[in-house]
Amino acid sequence: MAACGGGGFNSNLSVLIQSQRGPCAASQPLEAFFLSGTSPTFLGSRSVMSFADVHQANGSTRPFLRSYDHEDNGDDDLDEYFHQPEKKRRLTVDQVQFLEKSFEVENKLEPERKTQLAKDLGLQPRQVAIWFQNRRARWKTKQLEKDYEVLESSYNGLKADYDNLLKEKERLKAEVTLLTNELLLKEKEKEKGGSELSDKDAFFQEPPGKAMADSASEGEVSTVACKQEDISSDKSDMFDSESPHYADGVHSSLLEAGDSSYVFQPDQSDLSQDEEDNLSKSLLPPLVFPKLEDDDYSDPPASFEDHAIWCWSY
DNA sequence: TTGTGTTTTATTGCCTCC
DNA sequence: GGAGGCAATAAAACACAA
Repeated sequence: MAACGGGGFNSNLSVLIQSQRGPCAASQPLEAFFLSGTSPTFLGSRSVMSFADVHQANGSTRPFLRSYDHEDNGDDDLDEYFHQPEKKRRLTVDQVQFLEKSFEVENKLEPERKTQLAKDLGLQPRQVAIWFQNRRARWKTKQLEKDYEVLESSYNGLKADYDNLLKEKERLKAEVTLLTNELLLKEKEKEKGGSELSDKDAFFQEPPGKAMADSASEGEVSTVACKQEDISSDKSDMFDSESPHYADGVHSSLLEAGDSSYVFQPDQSDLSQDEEDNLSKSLLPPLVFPKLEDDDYSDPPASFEDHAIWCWSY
């Protein structure tokens, strides 16, 4: 098909022939030139020919005459219009509007509709088909841009959520460290104090397993919970329903989903083995922390898709 | 006016479907 | 195998700043 393609004047002449005799009907510019003298419709592109058709069909009304001022102001310009060398011409505003409306109805073109549109607009059916083809391509590009924007904003939202969770994690880590230190301090005081034990300290004096067993057997889990609250209430707002953390949809949804333990999971990688033992004996059993590895807090993936999957894995 | 970027029209080659 | 669709591309037409 290279013979009927290519650029420049010859190519346009070939197009001219094609419009009358089908694809690649003429390979010689001379033939086109010869044919151009046989019919007024060969003066100019297919659009020009169409304009001529419309002009003939509609008399002086010329509904689809292109609206450019310099082409619409007298016989001289009209003469020039018909006698200018072969050029690619744009469809008129009216023609484009008509095609746009048709495209809105259905962006695919059945043969009958193509023929009818071509007839209505005074264009070649092939021109109508090409216009729809190009229009579909433009629509697809626009659609891709829209899809990209939607995905981008969605990703940005998720990224913001992730950043908030990361901050929350750091805050909670610091809190756990603080509480652990407090606990160790009390243990040391208790060792020093010996017999001078307060009731509260007595709780920590007992073997953790026994304290828990006693509490559980007497239905006093709330005691443990209270202890936990005593410790945390003055240092943390993690159970405060009016806390800004709960205003965040992500946090509240996590808790509502019964996944609150995730939020309170201490990062045990920062603790010594002794500290871990202390925590597991005295605090962890009543709170039933799930065992999560530190790798569970790995950095988010770079791409939006991986990021979404990464978030869901929690 | 001119250079340059964008849009529109049209071609080409490949692919799929019937 | 022919028709039609699509992606890539060419080239004319157009818009616009300098």
